[in-house]
Amino acid sequence: MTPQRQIIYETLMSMPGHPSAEAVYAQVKEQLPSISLATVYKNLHLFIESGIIREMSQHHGTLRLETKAEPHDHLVCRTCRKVWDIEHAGAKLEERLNVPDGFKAERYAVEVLGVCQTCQEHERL
Amino acid sequence: MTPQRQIIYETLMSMPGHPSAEAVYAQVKEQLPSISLATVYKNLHLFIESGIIREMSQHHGTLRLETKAEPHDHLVCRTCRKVWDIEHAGAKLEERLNVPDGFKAERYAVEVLGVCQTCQEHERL
DNA sequence: TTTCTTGCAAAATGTTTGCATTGGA
DNA sequence: TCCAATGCAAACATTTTGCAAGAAA
Repeated sequence: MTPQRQIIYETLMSMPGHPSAEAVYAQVKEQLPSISLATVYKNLHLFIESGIIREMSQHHGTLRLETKAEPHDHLVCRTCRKVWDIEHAGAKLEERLNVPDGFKAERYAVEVLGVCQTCQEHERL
Repeated sequence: MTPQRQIIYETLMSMPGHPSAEAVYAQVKEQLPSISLATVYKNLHLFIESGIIREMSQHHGTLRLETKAEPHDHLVCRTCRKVWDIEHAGAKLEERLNVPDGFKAERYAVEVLGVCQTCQEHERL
């Protein structure tokens, strides 16, 4: 546990919402002006691998398109990043949601994050 | 409607799952070897703007981190791309889901895609 | 010493832009 | 003719990598 790692961790955890790597870097730089962006990235990946934080978007890095028109839910494998469409849990779902006034909701989808069968088998090896 | 656009559209719609721009390009190139990647991107953006397809991930392009440990749902504005955490719709949600055998589900979150109040106000202008 | 981490710079990836050219309405 | 769309190449943004130097065990 280096001082850099410590500060990156504390800074990250103090940030509300869903910060980007660049945002963490900027914030850390205030305390540690000599920090490098590569170090921030390396540590963020460590934190993700260790499970103390997660990635909000499983597909940053590439544009992924959704061509299916009907509402449906998603199964996302956190290992291989593949996505499967599953039948929508249903319209009653929407009633349960705590959507605040002012937000114009248009689509709902449940994201189920986990590990697919293939990746589970590989993990065992 | 150019031949390129037509073929990009047809190819895209024939692709199962959640294709990337690169995948669409590769597929289109089989029919239209002279197609350029830029043309594919430009057309995909047109399709997205017109509403006939959607982006699966609102945050490709940047790593976004999730530091909150408790399960919660997300409000995502398709205009400004901001994300708000809302209280989780609840554990009963999980029972309703059509998760197939073999997939090891770990986390569930409802993504509510729409337009936030601020962006709605700007749209009106 | 040995190992792990840092910081820099270069490379890699994915996407966008500018612009000259082209092909239809 | 005219305008929008194409294809190329360069620019851009984000992330990753290789590596030499430094710090900790």
